[in-house]
Amino acid sequence: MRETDFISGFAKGLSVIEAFDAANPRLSITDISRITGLERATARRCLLTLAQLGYADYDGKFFSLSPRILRLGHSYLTATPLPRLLQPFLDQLSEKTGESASASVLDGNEIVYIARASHKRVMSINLNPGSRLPAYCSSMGRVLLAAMNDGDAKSILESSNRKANTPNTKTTIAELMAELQLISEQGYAVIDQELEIGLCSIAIPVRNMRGTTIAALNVGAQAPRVTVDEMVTTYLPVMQSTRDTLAGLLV
Amino acid sequence: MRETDFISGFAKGLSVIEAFDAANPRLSITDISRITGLERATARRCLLTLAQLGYADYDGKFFSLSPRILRLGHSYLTATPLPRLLQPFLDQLSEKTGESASASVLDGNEIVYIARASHKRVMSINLNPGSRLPAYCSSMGRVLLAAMNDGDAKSILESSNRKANTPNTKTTIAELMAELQLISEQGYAVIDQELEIGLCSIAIPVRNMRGTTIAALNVGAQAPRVTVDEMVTTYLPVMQSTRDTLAGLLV
DNA sequence: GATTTTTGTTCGTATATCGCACAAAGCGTG
DNA sequence: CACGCTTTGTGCGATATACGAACAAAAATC
Repeated sequence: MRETDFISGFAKGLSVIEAFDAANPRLSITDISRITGLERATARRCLLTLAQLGYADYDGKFFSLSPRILRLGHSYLTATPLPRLLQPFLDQLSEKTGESASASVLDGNEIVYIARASHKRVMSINLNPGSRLPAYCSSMGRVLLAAMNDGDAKSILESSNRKANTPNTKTTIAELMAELQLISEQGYAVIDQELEIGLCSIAIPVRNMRGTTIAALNVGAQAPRVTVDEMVTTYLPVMQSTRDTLAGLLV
Repeated sequence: MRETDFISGFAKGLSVIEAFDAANPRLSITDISRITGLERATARRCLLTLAQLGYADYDGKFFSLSPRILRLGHSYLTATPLPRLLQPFLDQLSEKTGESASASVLDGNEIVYIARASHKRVMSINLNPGSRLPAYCSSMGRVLLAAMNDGDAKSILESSNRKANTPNTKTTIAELMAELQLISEQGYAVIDQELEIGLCSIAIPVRNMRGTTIAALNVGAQAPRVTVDEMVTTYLPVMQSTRDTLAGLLV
């Protein structure tokens, strides 16, 4: 690819969109400039462009994203066959287990939820397609990492901010690599309150016909109500049968 | 705003992202050029930029969006206080009514779901934050249109592709404007299988402290199981009480 | 209320992007 | 395998954009 095949104005604009988050819902031109590292003049031009296109609102002082931004993410969810294919299976799975069922893929060192059937809220945070969690401490993240070669998995773990969310959280590379090895052998991952106290989950890989892992699916449950052993004995078989039904549909 | 305050490269890039949808999950350079109306060379540069940034995958022939795209839409959901504020109330509402509860805002002639507590699937399509429905034939859309002045509402209706999804669907401007008037007077909107056979829903406006309607919230139910009258007598009071609890939290 | 600091806007210029035209590479078809 | 036909890649002049600094306008501080 040549130098001129990259539109830096586009890249800068995208970084401006990503500058908005929970901590910074309303941003001034200077704020954006600080966060993105763009010149104030450039940041302003990006923001005015977003506002003009209806992707952002501007009250003369602060910019905020408008719901039209959701079109962009939604393009992915509707354009990608996998989320739409998985959804009905997750609905079934959630029904059979009485718990929330989700599917996700990897993006960098995070997992991204691409489909979900939520049964009842068990987590403090609300999860939706598009939501992200660190891969190192989530059941689906571990399944997806375990499917990679050791070198790649290790470098993702190293690039992660491996903080101990709970006393249970595994944080060292050694612990995590051993865990990935185990997951790879047994074919599933179990998280026992490593992300949040009270939250357990179990995940398995979803493979296409060539055997490549293309996603993970999981079931989450409340810790005091369900033990890790119960998850393996009761949920795992249902999940595996769901996956087997799926398997034929995947390219 | 001056001419030079608009970055056309950015705008073009965004239109490229939106070119992907369910019918076109994988697109070549020429496809994109056709859909967006951009020059092939420009379309190519946009796509290569997306690929280079990790927002798209490229197999040498076709481009497809990558899950990283979801970051963009998610920026809105996490950065905007309203969705996060509404979510727990929708959870409660869904629990109390035993049905799915949602909140949405208007974007052009569509409503955009910004939060949702789904109970069990009643619709053929799966709804999530970011999902869109035409405003003219959805309960929340009608509530949001009824909150606008007549001229604006009318022009949105006129710009809509008002197709009859079912025999019940109101499609003429006259019918719809009369319906908006009624909704405005009674303070709620009821849809009886106008979007999909078997689907009923009821919606009310959510207003901020200045009295401006900033969103709509609704409860959906299955038609044979629940009648329109039952929705008004049983769900409406619960919804109104949810909204009243909310009201104090809205700026 | 003056001064300092911060923020927003404008402007000329260096530079990167655009769109066109052309070249190259696939892709079926006969 | 040569032939159109379609799609993709590239070079170049014209044009639009980004940069940095300077200027203007608010806030903030004293």
